[in-house]
Amino acid sequence: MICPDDHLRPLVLERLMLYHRFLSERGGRKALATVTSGQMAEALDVDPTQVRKDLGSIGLRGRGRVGFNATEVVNTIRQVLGFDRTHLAVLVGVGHLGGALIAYRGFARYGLRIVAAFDSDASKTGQELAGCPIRNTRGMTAFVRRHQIHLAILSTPADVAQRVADRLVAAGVRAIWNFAPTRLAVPEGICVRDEHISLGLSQLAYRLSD
Amino acid sequence: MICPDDHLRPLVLERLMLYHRFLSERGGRKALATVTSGQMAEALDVDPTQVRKDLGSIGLRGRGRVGFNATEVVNTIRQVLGFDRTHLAVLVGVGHLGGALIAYRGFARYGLRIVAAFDSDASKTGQELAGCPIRNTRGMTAFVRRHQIHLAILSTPADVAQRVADRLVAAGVRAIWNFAPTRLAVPEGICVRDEHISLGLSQLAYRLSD
DNA sequence: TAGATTGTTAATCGATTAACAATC
DNA sequence: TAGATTGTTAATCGATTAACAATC
Repeated sequence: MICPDDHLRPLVLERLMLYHRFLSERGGRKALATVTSGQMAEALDVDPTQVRKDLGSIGLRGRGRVGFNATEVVNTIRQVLGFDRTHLAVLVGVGHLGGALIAYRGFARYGLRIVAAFDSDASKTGQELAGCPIRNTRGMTAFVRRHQIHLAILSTPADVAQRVADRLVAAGVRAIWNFAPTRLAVPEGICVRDEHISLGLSQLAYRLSD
Repeated sequence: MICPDDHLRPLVLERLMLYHRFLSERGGRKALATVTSGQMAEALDVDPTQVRKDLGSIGLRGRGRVGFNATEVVNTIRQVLGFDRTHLAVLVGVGHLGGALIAYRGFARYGLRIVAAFDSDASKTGQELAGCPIRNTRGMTAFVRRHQIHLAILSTPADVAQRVADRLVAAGVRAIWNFAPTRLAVPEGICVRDEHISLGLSQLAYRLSD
């Protein structure tokens, strides 16, 4: 068993992802065999103690005066976060943002595979986008059930997001990646991650208005 | 002067934005003249005390047994966050995501106006996207300087993001909305907001892998 | 008035950082 | 060995929540 702790906190998970990215995508730099918490900390603007704690929480041990085995760190994080598995997903709402998410090739390395997209606009359905078929929303529930999809990406307008989420959950979806600018009410046990892009503007506009 | 506190923390700013959205976009619901901290708290899954503290921190006072004046709350948040001003911005990197950001009409209500987009791909430059001209990156620095642009949206590939950011800062940009999956090094005083969409996957994949 | 709601102070909780002996 | 780096415990910091008198 890889994961000694029962439950890793969201902030820890995000930092693990940053460590993973830093170690696996070191463009230009030499791919070193070992890496110290200090090196990771400086590159990612995190406290070195934090790095050691995070790695320790998933069972990784470093060596004094040497540091951590870089490939071991990458592989363990991959396993703990579940990137070594394939996560089948559907996407609902093929607007500009939905299309961008479908076309983005970077998700594949995390095991995410969008197998179908759904939209209520008949002029879009029947086509393909980056190899992903766009279907009519009518068939969504049946598709999700038949293929046992557990993850849905929601990029619909805000006013229909809740209704779509309800149908997805009823069809067996257990996690929703929500790009619609609204809060979703879901049953206990369903995982929702909000990606409310506009929130970023609060900081930027505030800082620019000084 | 509207803002009594010198400095509002990022988490407070995000919640203020949620309150603002809730009160200004209440689709279906009656637009009530007053709203209580309890109503906002329940709708947004925040503690009622938190709501009162946040509103109090920007000078808003409620009335016992009544609550807060809804339009006063909306207007004050708009002013404090700077949504009543126009923020001119450039966008760099017109890929799928960049295009989606240009086309998204929801930013206008926060005062954001993308006046030009830049890309190094000659097949894209010269065109328009949703009324926004796409120009060659060569002219970026001059454009930013000439129009005194203070905000830049970065949606380039990760490997060129730092170079682009350096040029933008040199040209006078003071805030960067970074959608490139990489950390940017910027001088003191420059505000960077990272919108690393992939980070959301850490939570979703982890939860699906139980 | 009675009682729902506020504003504020105190307590709790969790996350971050500092200190330092143990390790290689 | 000497000293850089680790793992862990303690201290600090900030954010959230609870308690409650004041208000309308």
